[in-house]
Amino acid sequence: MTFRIGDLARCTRTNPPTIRYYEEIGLLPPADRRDGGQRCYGEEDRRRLTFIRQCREFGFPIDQVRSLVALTQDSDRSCMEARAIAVDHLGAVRDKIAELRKLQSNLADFVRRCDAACAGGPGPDCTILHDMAEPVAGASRSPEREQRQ
Amino acid sequence: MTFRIGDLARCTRTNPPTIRYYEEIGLLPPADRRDGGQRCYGEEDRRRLTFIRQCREFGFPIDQVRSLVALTQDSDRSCMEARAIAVDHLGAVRDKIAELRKLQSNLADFVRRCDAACAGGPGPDCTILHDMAEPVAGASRSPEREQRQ
DNA sequence: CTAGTCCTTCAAGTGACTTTAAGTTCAACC
DNA sequence: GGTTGAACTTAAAGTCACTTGAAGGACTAG
Repeated sequence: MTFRIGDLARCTRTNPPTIRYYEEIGLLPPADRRDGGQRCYGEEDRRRLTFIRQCREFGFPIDQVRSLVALTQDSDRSCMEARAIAVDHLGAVRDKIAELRKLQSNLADFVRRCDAACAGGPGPDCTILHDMAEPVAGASRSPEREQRQ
Repeated sequence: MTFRIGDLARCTRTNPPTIRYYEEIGLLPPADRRDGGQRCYGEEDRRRLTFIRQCREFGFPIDQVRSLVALTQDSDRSCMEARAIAVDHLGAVRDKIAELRKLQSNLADFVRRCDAACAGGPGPDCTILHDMAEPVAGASRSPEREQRQ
């Protein structure tokens, strides 16, 4: 009928401390307690936490999850507002992917240059790490002045 | 000749507190001080911090940056070991990209379903948020415990 | 000398939890 | 009834890589 925090954790793929944390920050309502003081949960709690975990797997930050949870309480307004939050987040995800792709190619380039410089064995001629200590264009310490040692 | 923390911050695109933080955790050596106690830096510091920032922009965590900085001190071993660290990190970046792509398509799907359900205006029939509170396959609360990551 | 900017240290805050410590409750077995 | 041992309780601290804030000292231009 009702179940304990460990059961709820298992069926929502959460950990008990996370559930207590969600309660602490008000993402979950204060749980009912048994005689001994242990938390007990029901179907409604399971549904709510499942929803929250889905949102988190979507990468929504806690504050946006809070908004989304609030929207589930108000079915008239929910769909379009949830859509807006999702579209917003989708943009952020796309940006992050673009950023990581650039990073990926920079790293691959680094590895290629290592291969070219050292050709399969350690070589004291490798200057790649050295190059990385050179200043990047656009950073200077006094306005309109650029100096190189 | 020598410059102050704000100058160093500008020419490495860092903030002064970040530089002090790096010093505190030992990523930068203790800075020289002027008579009044203010930190002052030279070319070697600029080079080292530039290198560190490049590593950070590559997404290396501080601990790996520490290793990479150490490698720059030992040019015989540096290239292949740095390569190994980079290859390792490259794998992590690729994994992250794959994960985000899946997320992207899930979010796009959510938005599409919103559009299909509500057709341009708010509708009380929207059940998408509701669906997200349904349990996912593979999660149960009974003692059929399975491997957790 | 004064105003304003930069610097100093130390402490706390951020996000989203995880980990640890020390103690309590529960369910099962004998 | 007694004894395990797992699961629970709270509170506090740790994680990562910084950022922000408070309170005060140093430096520079006019």
